Amino acid sequence: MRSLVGDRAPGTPAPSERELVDRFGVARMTVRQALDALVGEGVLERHPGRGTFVAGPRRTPTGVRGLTDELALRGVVVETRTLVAESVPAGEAMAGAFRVHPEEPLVRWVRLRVGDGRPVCLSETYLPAAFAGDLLDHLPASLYDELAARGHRPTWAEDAVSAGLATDEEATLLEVPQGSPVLRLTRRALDGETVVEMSRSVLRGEDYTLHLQLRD
Amino acid sequence: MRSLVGDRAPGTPAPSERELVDRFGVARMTVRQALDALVGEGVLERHPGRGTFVAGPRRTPTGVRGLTDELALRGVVVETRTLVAESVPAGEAMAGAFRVHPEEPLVRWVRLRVGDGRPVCLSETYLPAAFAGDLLDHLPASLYDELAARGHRPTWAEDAVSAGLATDEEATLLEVPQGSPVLRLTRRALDGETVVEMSRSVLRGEDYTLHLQLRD
DNA sequence: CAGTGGTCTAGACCACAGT
DNA sequence: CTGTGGTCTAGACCACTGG
Repeated sequence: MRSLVGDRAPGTPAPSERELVDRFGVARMTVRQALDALVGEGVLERHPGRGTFVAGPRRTPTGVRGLTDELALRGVVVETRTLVAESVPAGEAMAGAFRVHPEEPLVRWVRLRVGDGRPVCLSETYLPAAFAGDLLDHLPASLYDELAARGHRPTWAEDAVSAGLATDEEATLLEVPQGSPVLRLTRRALDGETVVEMSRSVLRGEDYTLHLQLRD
Repeated sequence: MRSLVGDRAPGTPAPSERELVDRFGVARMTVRQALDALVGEGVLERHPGRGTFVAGPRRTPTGVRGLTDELALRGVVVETRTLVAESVPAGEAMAGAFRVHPEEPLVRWVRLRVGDGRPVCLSETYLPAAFAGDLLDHLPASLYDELAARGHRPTWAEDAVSAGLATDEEATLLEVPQGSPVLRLTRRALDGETVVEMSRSVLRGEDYTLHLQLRD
């Protein structure tokens, strides 16, 4: 069915509902349901009294992506330097966030992301050992891809963004002068009701820009 | 129809489809379409083989809101001090953004937002004079409410966020020490295909946190 | 005007939950 | 097993669009 609109130019009319009824020998309600799905996906647009047409490219709001994917989208090749990768007890704060016991182990992963040869982001990520324990054995290039592969792709994230000044350590790692402005980003990422990631990131403030698309 | 689920607790079962058929004397397809709409709105959840239930509160991604609304959501009372409100020629850059002639007039509105008595944000907003020209006569408390009232509620926005250091002028207006970290936010807001707002904002970086909810 | 999508009827069979 | 939602048929009338 999807083949009927495969890569056609936006505005191209789709076959009418009654024509599809004849062509496939099904009821019109069935055709409508199939078309409804495509309309829901933004593939088609209905125009009452005129017809159904191939929709233009849809604007999609910023989704839940890791920095690696985010930068890759902009054509930046990202290299990751792992500074720390260990298993640590959750502790009070993280235990609350992950809703586990404070003694429960978490994976802690401190990374420096380098884009096009320059340090861009310093991040500290916590993951539940329950499904990320063996991550320490072979660290993935993209955390979000790896989570997805394990059936825990984050579908929801809450970010808090503020500006600050680089500490001495941050300045050294990010290779910026002390006191340079940085973006501080803390994230809580969920898959359904389970928290799959908590992270704190520090980004070069003047060079890196966070791009957001918002709908409605 | 919506009355059937009016403010019931999440998890409460809705009447079965066949029961609604009897009660309203309509076909089941009709009932399903009505229920489909409510499911689409996130009011109901279907559970095949079990029934249809009142859905829990839905997580909604960050939408297109002005700073006034944004802060109001967090209980901060915002006062706006207008520094400049004038009509100016678009100029090259803005003409491109708004897709108008460089000589076309735009409304330029420079505001200082004060939340709970402290300056929070300095913003420079450009609007098409076509539907915002008379805005200069009586400036609204909430720009987005006013745009909505004029049938130009922004449904799409693209933000770029970065960190920087306050210039002398910014520091003075925001009442922070010179060289303080600030969040710089530039926004392009659209209603459909028409650009309704371009703005540049500077926010106190250490005190103000941008909160984002991302889906999928 | 003829053709379109929007909506509706009154049935039907299926896969799946819970008992 | 019964009841649920998921899907389907083969018609029907409406409001709207374009020529």
